Amino acid sequence: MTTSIVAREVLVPDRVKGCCQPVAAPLSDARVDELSAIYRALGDPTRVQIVHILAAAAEPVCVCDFTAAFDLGQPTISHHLSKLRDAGIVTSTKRGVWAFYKLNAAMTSAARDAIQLID
Amino acid sequence: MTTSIVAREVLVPDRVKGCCQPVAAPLSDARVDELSAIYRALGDPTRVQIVHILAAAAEPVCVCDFTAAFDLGQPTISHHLSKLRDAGIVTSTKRGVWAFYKLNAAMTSAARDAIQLID
DNA sequence: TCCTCATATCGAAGGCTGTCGATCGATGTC
DNA sequence: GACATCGATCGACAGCCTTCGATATGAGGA
Repeated sequence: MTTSIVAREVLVPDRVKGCCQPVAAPLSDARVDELSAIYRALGDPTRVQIVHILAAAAEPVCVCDFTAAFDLGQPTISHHLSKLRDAGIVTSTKRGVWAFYKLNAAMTSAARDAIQLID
Repeated sequence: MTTSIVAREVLVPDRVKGCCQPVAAPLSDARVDELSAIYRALGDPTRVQIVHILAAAAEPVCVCDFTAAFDLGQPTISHHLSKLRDAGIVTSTKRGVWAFYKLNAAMTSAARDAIQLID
């Protein structure tokens, strides 16, 4: 998962071979992992659609609405929701037998920016 | 790849079971596929780092700089670059023996927005 | 012409992902 | 207390993804 960049002196080889340029300092492993994890969580059509529905909803959405909206089995919907929850993009609460999901109000700013393309 | 949403009358079941809410109309399959493809292209730490380097570079970057910067084999770097190229995020040109990559000036606005989190 | 070097492509191995059917735990209803 | 329902979890399977070593391609130099 981490990126394992080699040491700085190799990174900027001072045009040793006539073609190479200095290159920007890499992002920190933590930042790169944070960003790629957010992108990966959104890299599935069903999850993009789920985020779209949640972004448009005034209130938390019941899981049963998702299972009705998609042509997928209930365990698959549950799987996608838990991926989004693991990525910190949504949160869930239980009311009686039902589980309701909404966008995480405490989302990282990176996640908030990332989902803003989804109208 | 496409999302296969069921018909609208199932999508808005009018609180049949006492828990369900109307839900936003789904995004079009084309839009969902476009967005999830962009996210998927960025859902890997190495590719995030590559985009970061390209975003910071004043000029196109030689492939040899990437193979020097990452602790990965040359075919693997080539693979990541071609994924970014397939997603329309980067373009490549050859000068002599070397290949140079830069951010695609004609990127879709969705792609441009998506990579803007990568400082 | 032959060799070297940079890059792309191929084929394979291993791990991760999306999907399903079956099951389980919890909650509400009769 | 028995039963039904919702949602999470488990186990399995197929497909994709990342990575590698080996090889092909193609340009420059001796």
